[in-house]
Amino acid sequence: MKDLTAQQSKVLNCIEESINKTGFPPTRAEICQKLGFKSPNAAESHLRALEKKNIISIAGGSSRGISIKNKKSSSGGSVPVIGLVAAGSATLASENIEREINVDPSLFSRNVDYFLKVKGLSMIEDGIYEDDLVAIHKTNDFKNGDLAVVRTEDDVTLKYIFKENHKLLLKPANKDFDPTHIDLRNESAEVEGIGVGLIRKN
Amino acid sequence: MKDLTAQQSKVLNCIEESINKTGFPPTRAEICQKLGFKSPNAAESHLRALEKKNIISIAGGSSRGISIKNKKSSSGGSVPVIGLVAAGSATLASENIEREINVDPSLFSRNVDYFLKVKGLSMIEDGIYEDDLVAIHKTNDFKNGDLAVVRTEDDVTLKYIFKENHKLLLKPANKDFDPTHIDLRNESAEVEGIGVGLIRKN
DNA sequence: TTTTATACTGTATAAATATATAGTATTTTT
DNA sequence: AAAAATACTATATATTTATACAGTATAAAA
Repeated sequence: MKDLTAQQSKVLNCIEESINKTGFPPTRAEICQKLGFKSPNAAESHLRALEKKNIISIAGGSSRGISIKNKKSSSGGSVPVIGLVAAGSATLASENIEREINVDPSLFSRNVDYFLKVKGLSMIEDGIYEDDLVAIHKTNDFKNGDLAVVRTEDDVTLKYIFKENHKLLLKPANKDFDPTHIDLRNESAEVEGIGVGLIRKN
Repeated sequence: MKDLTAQQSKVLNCIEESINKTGFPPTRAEICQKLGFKSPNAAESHLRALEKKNIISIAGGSSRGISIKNKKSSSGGSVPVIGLVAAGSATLASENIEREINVDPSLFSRNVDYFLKVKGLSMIEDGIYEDDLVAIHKTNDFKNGDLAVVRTEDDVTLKYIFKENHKLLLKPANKDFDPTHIDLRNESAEVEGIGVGLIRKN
């Protein structure tokens, strides 16, 4: 994220203050008044700059249409949400982070390092649906039957994992999907973490 | 606090939804559009009624100047977990509170007033399992098909709700369970809130 | 029974507001 | 050295929006 200039920070603060104090965002004129500008365009251009830097979004054609993006509200640990996009990706690299959410650490049995946004229906029979956020505890240690985030040579998936000698079985919870068999002598596979919980938004 | 009428609840929900979704309150026209009113004064008078009941405050002379009062705002809201024990119980009465957990208010689309710990398997086909925590937004307003917490004369249940005239249908998501039909002319039933999300611990 | 509250439609308008355009000047980046 | 971003003033205006006024109708409270 690019840095904000001193003036842009002031404008952002002004927006936050307005929302906290009144419950709704300020108008251009109100920003000008608070910061001592004499032209509405002073506020306007700062807002556009903040929008360009992806700090706020501006709803066109509506009054007070300012909203602050990815506003994280203190307290509990902030945990990133990672979208399981397509093959080859999905790490904590910042470009994969969709947002950050605050969770009570005591919510889940183990420490949650990130949330994985589920794509596809491979786990649907066990109540894990598309767009659910699965809480992942980063570890390469697992027990047979654990729900695991596994990185193979060409993919990253969320499946039940079973290991026997040099054979790895990745089992979905959907009879329309076939299990994946991996022979560790020929192919590489790495457990990135195990699922310790789930959050769903309706 | 005085009770809200059905329409007033709808308007209040509409405001909450707008703030959660867009980041700012709705205009009169937007309320009308969402609730199907044809006159801006329909929204206006409901807003004035809500203001009179001290639920919201309206900033005179400013657009979108609606704010919801007593909102336990921002920072890690502590939300109680309620066990759906047996018949007749389940309210926010302290003896029912199992624990409190901190949740990011932005996590769910609507404000979460409490979590309901699920007992039984009646919603299992839609991925709601025993001991899951269903995030409940307190309201008596609902749409057909919403997941609702319904208090009947002798029970409190979590089911899909459908209303047609004086008939209420409470539909589970498990073919081993029968839907409940309630004739509101003979029996009483009250919607306590609707499910807006879910948390599961493995 | 009269008043008050609820629940709207319909019309109108002053005021609030976003937003474009035209400038000027400084700083930063390329 | 040129271009782009920053940081404004100043003016104008179409559109958004709150809000008042005039009705109709029903249900609840005094």
